Amino acid sequence: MAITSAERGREVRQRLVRAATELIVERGWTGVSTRLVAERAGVTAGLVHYHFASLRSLLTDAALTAIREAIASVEPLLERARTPEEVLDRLLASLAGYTGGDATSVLFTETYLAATRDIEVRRAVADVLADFRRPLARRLDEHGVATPDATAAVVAAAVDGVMLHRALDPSVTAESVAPVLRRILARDHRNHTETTEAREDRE
Amino acid sequence: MAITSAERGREVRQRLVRAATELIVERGWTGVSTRLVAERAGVTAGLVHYHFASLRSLLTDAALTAIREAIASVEPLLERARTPEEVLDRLLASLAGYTGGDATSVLFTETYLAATRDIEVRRAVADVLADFRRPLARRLDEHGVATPDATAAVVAAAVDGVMLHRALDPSVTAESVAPVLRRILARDHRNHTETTEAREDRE
DNA sequence: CTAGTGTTTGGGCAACTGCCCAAGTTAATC
DNA sequence: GATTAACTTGGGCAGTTGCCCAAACACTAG
Repeated sequence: MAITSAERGREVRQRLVRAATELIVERGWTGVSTRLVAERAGVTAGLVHYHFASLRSLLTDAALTAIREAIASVEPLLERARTPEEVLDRLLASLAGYTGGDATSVLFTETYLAATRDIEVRRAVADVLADFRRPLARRLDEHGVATPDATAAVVAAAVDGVMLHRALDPSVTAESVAPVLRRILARDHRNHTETTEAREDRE
Repeated sequence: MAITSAERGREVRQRLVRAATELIVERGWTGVSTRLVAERAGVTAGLVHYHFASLRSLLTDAALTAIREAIASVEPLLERARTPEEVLDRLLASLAGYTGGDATSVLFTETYLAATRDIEVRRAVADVLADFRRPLARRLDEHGVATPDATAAVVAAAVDGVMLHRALDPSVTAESVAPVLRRILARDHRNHTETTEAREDRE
């Protein structure tokens, strides 16, 4: 009966990951220490190195888990959108909760920066980002948006940039930004390069 | 003759600031220590607290000095641009040297994140950012770009976002991004409602 | 019961942290 | 020369850092 030690161990591991995520946001990637994480998780400091090979691997695990979760929670919303505009609106709407100084925004940025200094993190983040952009680009292409790959890249970058700037200036809201970003999705009706020639989208 | 001690002191102070700037980029804001900065600057550790009240004030001073310099070096270029498109092109061109993983890009992002946790830094960065956006918005307004303030905010945010993403994906180049971001500058000939239908742009 | 497996504890090590300070240097002023 | 002010040194303090490990614990299988 009761819980096995293995189960309790798994739970402790989760608590460590969650605590690490919180602390990355609060103190910054390099400001997190093993003892801090252990205290937040309510366990003794020695346990950190039982469940994780190093502090670095704990932080990497925690950050990427959180990022994948955040993206996974947005993706189904995007799937249900019909037009690229709707995709963007939903993306920005889901961003409305992210004030820039919130946990998710800061975690993303912290992880991007960590990626600058850690090849392993960089590879993992690049993968996640590519997975996010791929379906977005496909959708843009289907609806005749010019240069869909570059546009998807800019949309992703702009959303992250807005997230960043909101921390410094709360007047940068989703409402004020949305109509501007929508212009990015302009169809091109003449030839411009080799892009798919966008009919329209009534459906 | 020779140099006075005051002059040498000023030079040491500068070396400390420069060393701090480099180390923020290399190790992250919270990863910089007094002894590290002193070693990089080629002085003894005790000197840090002679020239600066605290490590925090050294980092703040260093980061904001570097940011103001970076922006100041771009602004004259923008002044000479005639159309908003030209402004954007020049902005992106100057960004070409910033590969995302370069010193300037990382320093900007590190400082944004530090601003998240330090009110003093936040205030200073917000000021610098506002100073950058103000003339940009005015220029956009003069050329009939819709919602100039919001557009300037998005342009600034997007540029920073692109800078961030380039660190993870070098294929996000200024060339691929420029034509997409240009769409943001679409003129609006009617009153603004929803999607701009992009008349044309003969200028 | 014993053995075995997985988890947890608490203490320890050597290195590092921000900050301080008495004593020293140097050049300008009297 | 003596005094002054600015700058510099090197050592020290108390606290923190990542990581390690012997011992204790909990629970299962034989």
